[in-house]
This record gives sequence, C-alpha cells and structure tokens, in this order.
Amino acid sequence: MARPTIADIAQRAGVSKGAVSFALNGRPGVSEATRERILRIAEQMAWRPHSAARALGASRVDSVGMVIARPARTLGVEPFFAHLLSGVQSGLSAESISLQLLIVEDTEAEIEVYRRWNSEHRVDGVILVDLTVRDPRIDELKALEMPAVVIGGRGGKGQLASVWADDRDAMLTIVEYLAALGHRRIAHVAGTPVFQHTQRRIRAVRDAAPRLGLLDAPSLTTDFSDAEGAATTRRLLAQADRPTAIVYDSDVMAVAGLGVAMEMGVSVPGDLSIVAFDDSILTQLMHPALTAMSRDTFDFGRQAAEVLLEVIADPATVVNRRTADPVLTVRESTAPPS
Amino acid sequence: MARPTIADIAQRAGVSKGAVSFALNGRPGVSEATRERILRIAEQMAWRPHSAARALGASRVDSVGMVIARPARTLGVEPFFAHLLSGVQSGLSAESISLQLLIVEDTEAEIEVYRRWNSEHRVDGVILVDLTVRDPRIDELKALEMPAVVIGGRGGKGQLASVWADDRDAMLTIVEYLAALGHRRIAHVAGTPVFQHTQRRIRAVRDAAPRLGLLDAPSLTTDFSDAEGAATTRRLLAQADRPTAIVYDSDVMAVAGLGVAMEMGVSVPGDLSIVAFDDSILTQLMHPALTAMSRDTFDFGRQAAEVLLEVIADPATVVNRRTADPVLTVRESTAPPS
DNA sequence: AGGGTTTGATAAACCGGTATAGCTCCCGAA
DNA sequence: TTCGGGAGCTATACCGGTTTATCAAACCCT
Repeated sequence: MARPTIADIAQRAGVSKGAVSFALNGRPGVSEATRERILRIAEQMAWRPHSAARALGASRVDSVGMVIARPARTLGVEPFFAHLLSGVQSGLSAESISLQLLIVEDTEAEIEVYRRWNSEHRVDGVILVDLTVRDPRIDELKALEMPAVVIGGRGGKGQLASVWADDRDAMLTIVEYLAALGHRRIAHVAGTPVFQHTQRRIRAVRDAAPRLGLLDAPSLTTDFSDAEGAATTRRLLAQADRPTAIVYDSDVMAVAGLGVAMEMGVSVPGDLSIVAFDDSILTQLMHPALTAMSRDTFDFGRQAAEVLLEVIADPATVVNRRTADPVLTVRESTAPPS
Repeated sequence: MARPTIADIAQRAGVSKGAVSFALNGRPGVSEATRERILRIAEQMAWRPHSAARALGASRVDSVGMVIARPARTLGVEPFFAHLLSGVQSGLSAESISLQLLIVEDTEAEIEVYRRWNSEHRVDGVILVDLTVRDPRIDELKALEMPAVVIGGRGGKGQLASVWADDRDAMLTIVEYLAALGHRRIAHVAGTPVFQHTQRRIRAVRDAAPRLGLLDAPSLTTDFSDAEGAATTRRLLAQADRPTAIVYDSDVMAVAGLGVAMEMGVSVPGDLSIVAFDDSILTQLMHPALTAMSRDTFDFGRQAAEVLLEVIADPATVVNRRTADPVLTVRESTAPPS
C-alpha cells in the first residue's frame, strides 16, 4: 500500500474514520485503549496526514510565509537573512509548520503576493521585515485579516504583533562608547530613511549629541550599498575637520568605508575609529577587525515565529515582544582619537 | 462574499460546478460562449483556486521544496544561496508555483524532511544542492519516487536530472591564466572533499600541473570556513619555497587568505597572486579587489527550476543541462610573480 | 428516416481529512 | 424502576476543487 489513509487505519483497527481522527488528534471521543491501539497501527503503517486534505477541512494550512522585497542584487551579502530564516524555522519546526519564502523586487509585488496567498489559502500567516515609515503592507494585511508579525519595528499603532530590538538604545550605546573614548566628531553613515530603524538610529544620534558634548554628529543617508557607503566615507574624510569616528548602519558599508580609509591613507583605528551596526563574518575577516553591534538574529527569528503562531491561534492577540538588547563587540577598529 | 468558490460561480452563471471547472482549466466540455461567460464572471468575482482543494483532487501541490543542509553559522555569507533562490523563484513564478525552503543541520535531517514532505504531499519535487560523492540523498529520492533535480553535479549514474556548470573547465582556466602570467608554484586551498565539485576542482589542478610545467600544485582541503582558509594560507606562506599564487575554492576563504598575507607582510599581488573561485561583493570590497571566477548563479537557479518542472510533468525525463561557463573576472589581486 | 457519433452539459463520486449529529450502552441518582 | 446523562463510537455531511459516467440534443451519413 502506497500511502495509508485514515480509512485504511480505520479498517485495520475495525473502527470508523471518525474514531481514528479523534485518536490521532488527541481529542476526546475514544477510550484510552482504543486510542493506543489506533496509534500503534498508524505508527506501524507509517501514516502521515495529507497536508492538503487537512487544510481543506480545517482552515489551517500549517504553513507561513515570508516575503523579502529587495532587488536580488543587494541580497545575500549580509548573513542577516540567512540567520533570521534559520531562527524562524527553528521556531516553526516544533509544530512542524513549513515556511514559504519569496524574494520579490519591490513592496508592490510583495503586497500582490499577500493577496494571492490569502485567496489561495496558501499560508496561515506572514512575517514582515524591513518595516518602513507608514508601511502600506500593514493596512493591506489588516484588510486581508491575515495574521502577521512585524520584525524590527512596532506594527503601526499597535495594529500588528511585532518583535523588535531597541535600535535607539543600541545606537546610544555606540555613541556613548565613542564619546567615552574621547571622540567629539562622530559621523553616522545611515541607511535608507524610509526604513523605521534607520529613522530611529538617526534620531538617537541627534538626541545624544548635545548631551555628550559632540561637536558634530551628522547622519548621512545612503541606499545601504557598498558603493554609497564608500562614496559617503570619501566625502567625510575629505573634509577639513573630518570626523575621528564613523558609525555605519551595516557591516557591508563599514567594510567599504574601511577600504576607502586605507586607500586615503587614513589609519584605522589611529586616525579613524569605525563601528558597524551589524555584526557578521565580514567584520571579523577585516584587518583590523571591526568593532560591531551584535544582535542575536537567530533568536530574533525564533521569537518572531513563536509570536506568529500565537497570533494565528488567536488573531485578537497583539504582542509587542522586545528581544534581547544588542551588545557591542569591541574589536580592533576603535581607539581613542590621536 | 468572502472568497468565492466555483459553486458560487456556477450558480451565478447558471451552470454546474463541472462546467465551471472545465472552463477555468481550458479543457473541452463547454462551448466557447459559455467558457467566456464563466471566465468573465470568475474574473469579476475575483475567484482564485483554493490550493488545498486543488491539491486534494489532483495530486499536484504546485509547490516545490529546497533543503539546505548547513549549520546556520556558516550560512549566508556567500551571496550564492540568495542568488540561487531568486533564480529558482523566477523560474517557478511563471507557473505560480511556490517554494518551500528549509535549512537543516545535516544530511540526515535533510533526508528526514524529504520523507515527511513526500508522505504529507507537501511538494511536487525538490531541488538538491551541495552534491557529495556517493550522495545518499539520490538513492532516497529515487526510492521515494520524488521528482528532483540536482544542482552542480551529475545526478548519480544519470538517475536524477541535473543542472551543472563545468567546474573542471573553470579551474583549468584559472590555472592556465596563472601559468600564463608566469607562475610555477600554485597552491589550491580547496573545500571539503566530500563535495563532488571539490573533487572535480582538485583533479583539474592535478591534471593540468604537468602540462603547464608547474613545479608544485598542492590542493589542500578545508571545511570552507574562514578560519581554516586562514590557517592553511599561513602554513603555505611559511614554507621555504612558498607558492607565488593561491587559488581559493570560495570567496570567504580568499578574503581570509588575503588578510593572512597582509598580516605576514606578503604583498598582494606583488609577492602573491590570489584568485577566488566564487565571486561576490566580498571580493570586490577588498583592497586589492580579488580576481575571481564569476558564475551566473541566478540563471543557474532559474534553469534548475525549469528542469524540475519538466521532470514533474514527466517523471521519466532525465535532463542533464549544462549551464553557461563561468568566466574569470580579473581584478587587482593577480600579477606576474616578482 | 433511422441509427450512430459528436457536442455541451449535468449529476455524482472522489480526494483525505475534520466536525457534528445521533445512537447505544452503562452507571448513578431519584 | 426509571430516567438523565455521559462515555464511546458510528454515520454522514462537508471543505472546494477535479473527474467520470451519463444523458439529451444536435448533427451526419447513407
């Protein structure tokens, strides 16, 4: 027999399909003795539920989705997504729920995917990343009544559940660390201002500057690419009163910045301290190795999965879970200014 | 009405469910006039097939799977997977087939996933990566009769369909290029010998050495990690008659090797030429930028998806598609030996 | 004109589960 | 002694599609 169905089990156990269903799902309706007998037979026949059949009757699909809207070109350099994915899956695997991953070009395409997933019943819920200010996805998902959890930002007026780390605090930690070393000219090479986390980091720098007595603390926005990271660094270092420390919003930009500094004969950390907001193998491979803000991305993903499952179980829930704070890993790229 | 079903459409069109099904799937059984009317109504009601219902009746799920068996830690540095994924999806999206992605720790877990997917009917087929010598997955998938396509290697005695690039030729190109520059001591920092592509590259170096008059051409295996890449480089450069050129099997190891060279005061490309087998942003970010073998990974994935769909349509097909040859991108890390 | 084939459609079975109404015992309380 | 009620199980409807058997009407040929 190719793939046994519950009807096969029922026949073999001499009971009805319903009884088998009860037994296999641990719900009342059969005696302990019968349940055990059925479970033994199911085990022995290597029965597995047919996911489609289950999805049709009940309305859960045991599958959640995640769409990443980034041009393929800029994707994959940061280990961020890979770790996040692993984490999400470890959070899902406990309930043996599968993950659909989709990479699309832009937010419009992403929303289209949500619509399709919704009408085709392909997923029970979704995980959102790269939250922007006034993110159109939030309203859309609300309208579709699709369970969702936002990673890395509040879910818009508390509408959606979210899992987030305290970017503001992390950025303050970095700036305070640099100020404590004696730096007074600190520059911030930020990401794209449409992202909420970029905004929060920029605000954190701006707010901390006067308190720490910084002479100058500009935040310069980029598109997160190595090219713009390098160009911005070049502009900064060409200034008469150039910064003695630069904070980069991503590890890729920090590495690009380090390259520019070396090329311009600016020694790191002698003449310039460099801090990367995100940590990865990249920062560790450099010479000097870069001081970086490390987040437990894996755990981030795991928690997002957990929260999503809660929301799916009870769509009324709105959790706003704050994850462990990022910690600053000091390496060789930071020192007191000369 | 929340989500219209074909019954709703049938009622509105004044026909039976069956007629609607025929019309929507473009099969004979309804007149052109009726078909058009039904299609218009379906369009107007924004009908979408319920994926589970369709999967239950027919036996296709319109979903394919891909399992990556690597410890999360080593994952995600190389843009390889991200690009591959994008490519696979672009190949699948035409037929609006979705992709299930799973990251697991080892091959054993991977096989377990295939078994589960098979018995739960979760996917119509799978894509295999990181083919090893005598890969146990091939026999398993054959036994499960699950459509599959292998990326980056032949599918074991022509059993499974595959999509591959010519590693051997690519490696020969690199070695010939270095020999033409005048190098006679070339070392090869390889990956894990369990992988077929590693074996092929090692053999290519060994075979080419005498023909090109190389004095020495050792292939040293590693676990692909930056740590072992660095350690191996250190050993090589400490030798009395150290190599004048090193070929690395991955971009990460090449970068680590470059770091070691700089640290030991070996100038690149003055005293040592470096070539990375895989290209990525990493190699471009370095100073000097690394000469590297570039593959069109996106296209690789796209083709794998296409072949898989062919195999799913007709399980008897065994395609062995060879993709475009990788090309050597010469940058600043290679020069004639001093 | 009559018998056979084609066309266009329908009703019902089916896929493999889940949910529910209902039936039969059996036990305890009134 | 009877009745209520819960435990244990069966039968059946149902989820939303696909597929098949069936059938009436039209069409075709000699």
